[in-house]
Amino acid sequence: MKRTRVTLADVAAMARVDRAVVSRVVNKDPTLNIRQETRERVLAAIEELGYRPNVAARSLRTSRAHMFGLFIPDFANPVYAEIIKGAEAEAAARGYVLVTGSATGAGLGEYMDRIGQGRIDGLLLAGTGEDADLAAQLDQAAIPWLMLNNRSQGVKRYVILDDQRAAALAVEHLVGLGHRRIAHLAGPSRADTAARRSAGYSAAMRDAGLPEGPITAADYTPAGGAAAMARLLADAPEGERPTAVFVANVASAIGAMEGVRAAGLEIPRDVSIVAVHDLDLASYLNPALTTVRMPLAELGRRGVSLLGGLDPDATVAEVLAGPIELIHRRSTAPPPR
Amino acid sequence: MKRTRVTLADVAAMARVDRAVVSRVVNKDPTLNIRQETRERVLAAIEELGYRPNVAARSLRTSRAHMFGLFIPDFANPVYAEIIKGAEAEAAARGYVLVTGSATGAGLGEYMDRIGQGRIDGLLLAGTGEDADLAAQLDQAAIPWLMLNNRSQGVKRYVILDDQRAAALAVEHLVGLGHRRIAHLAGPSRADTAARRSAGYSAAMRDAGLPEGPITAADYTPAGGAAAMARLLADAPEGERPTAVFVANVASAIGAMEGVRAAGLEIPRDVSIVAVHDLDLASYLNPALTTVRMPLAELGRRGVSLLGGLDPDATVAEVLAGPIELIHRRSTAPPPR
DNA sequence: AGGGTTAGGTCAAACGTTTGACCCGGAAGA
DNA sequence: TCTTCCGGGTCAAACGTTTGACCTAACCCT
Repeated sequence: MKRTRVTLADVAAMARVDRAVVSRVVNKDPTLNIRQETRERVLAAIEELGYRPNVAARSLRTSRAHMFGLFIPDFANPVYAEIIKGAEAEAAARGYVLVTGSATGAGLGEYMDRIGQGRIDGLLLAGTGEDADLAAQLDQAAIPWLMLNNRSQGVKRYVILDDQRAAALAVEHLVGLGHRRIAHLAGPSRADTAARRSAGYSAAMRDAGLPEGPITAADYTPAGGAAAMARLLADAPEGERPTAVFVANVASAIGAMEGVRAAGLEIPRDVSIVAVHDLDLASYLNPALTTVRMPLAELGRRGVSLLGGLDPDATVAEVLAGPIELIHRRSTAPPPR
Repeated sequence: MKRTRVTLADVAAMARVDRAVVSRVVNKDPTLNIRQETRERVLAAIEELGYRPNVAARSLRTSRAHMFGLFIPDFANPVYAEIIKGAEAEAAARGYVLVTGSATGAGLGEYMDRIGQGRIDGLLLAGTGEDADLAAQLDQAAIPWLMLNNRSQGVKRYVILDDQRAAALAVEHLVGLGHRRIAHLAGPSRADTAARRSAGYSAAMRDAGLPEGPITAADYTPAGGAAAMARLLADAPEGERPTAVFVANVASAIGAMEGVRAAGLEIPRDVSIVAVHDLDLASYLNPALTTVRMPLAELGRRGVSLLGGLDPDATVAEVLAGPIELIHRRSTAPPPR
């Protein structure tokens, strides 16, 4: 029943070597010359005492915390769950711990205060960080950071997905089914993803030779989606109601589906719906939702991996290449005649 | 453009005092006697230099990391999102950082290795940790821990919700609507919550003078729920099909609803469904799902708060009192005649 | 005048690692 | 025989805070 922390010194004493040797053994220092027998004595002592390096001391000395931060707007949004998973896996593979914080209740500023100095080696900002002078603050603390799936004006340190192509894929799917009046339920106007998806929508409509249908914005929540869909349907002149809607985000889409039903219409008979981001959940909705799957986990992974070898001053502007795929389910069908 | 880290010594030099003074000012040491004017000089220097305490050095000295860990099975399960929110808020209020890790891809053991020693001051285990000797391992590292909504055999260090009452509430709701054949779609057999909810179901059925309907187990995922519901309906003899199902978890319930539809039945006309745990999402399902709301965020909050002042050897066995409430939506209705 | 108290600080030893510099004995090369 | 080199380690100075102990001048009390 050991209660007192075991330190390098304890291990060194037991193995009858210097602390330095133990340290180098633990860290697998390649410059270390050591007899096999000695190494085994050290390893045995470590095992016997149950030694684990003290992270604080190590960080203090090396000024690396072996920890990355990830800041997201809200844990309840399952889209971020995917990103977290990818980021966590990559961090683990590199021997790092990932600490995920959310904006719920406190801003990034307050969060950074709690994080303090020297606790994390890099910060990933997912879908958040409109704050422009935040960048300055992070730069001053000399901590590398990277925006995920989001760009701030003037800030060149991000990796994003090809939202335009995703939007195009969705629109082309609808066009292929025969739809001509395709509306767009966009994301919140400050969100960069919303802008990119809207741009993709516009381009695809133009390519198809179709006029842009009505466009409404909503935040990325079911409630927002429901309200926006209600507006969209109410505003459409009789006989010109869109036969399909491209929704910028799956969370909105869940609400949007309810909006359609509330208007007394049926999916996909009267209105087809397709949304960006695939979730497990999508196949269990009623009807199952057609989506565009984006490599979200890959985004998290790539973010961590870039952060790993990032110069605090480096510029990163990457569009992550990765499979973007339309998952056809029941919520899209040919338009009514 | 400062690049070099600002330390106590820099602040002390600028304010022309000893580092000790700065330290005590930063930490608001009440035993410190200091002239108002000096204090202001120190604060000004801190502000001017943008000083932030180095967490590693501080932890090393005080052996407190000001960080709590929370370990969950999976970020994708929105039930945990609620718990995380509560825990994070409480941690923030106490000036702590919360680091949340998931079991996806790596077990708790590997996670603890990455965490190392001295990085966290306490660990919350939510819905995970069947591992009995894990407790021993944590105890040896002298780090306080607590199970959330989960009990391991023989382990007396947990806070749980009143799942029995939640189950009873659900069953009573169904009975009140006139149902007599009420089935139970339980959780996975190793999960403690599953056992508690099943017990609640049994007790409530007994109290109502009803025979227990068929019972099937499923894990807490939509896919599992769908499969289990299919079994449940297929196994029921003609004419004795249950008219209502109490589902142990909302994630399973989402799949279960699909299972009902797949069998060619309609909710709630043919089968009523009620599940434990409320989510935003529930009101947007089709039909909207009747649920029992549990104080999940409160559970997270309470967990952190207990962890805060916990003796590593203390025993904790608490059933969190908090509002448990039936949210009646469209998925439950009187049985067919 | 001498002792005690207080306000307002200063001093320095930890905390547990890491890491460049150094050391020593023996073998090999000149 | 002398130098060099190498294997196999040892030494000790940081890293940035915290905190108990200590110091000094000024003031008060008797």
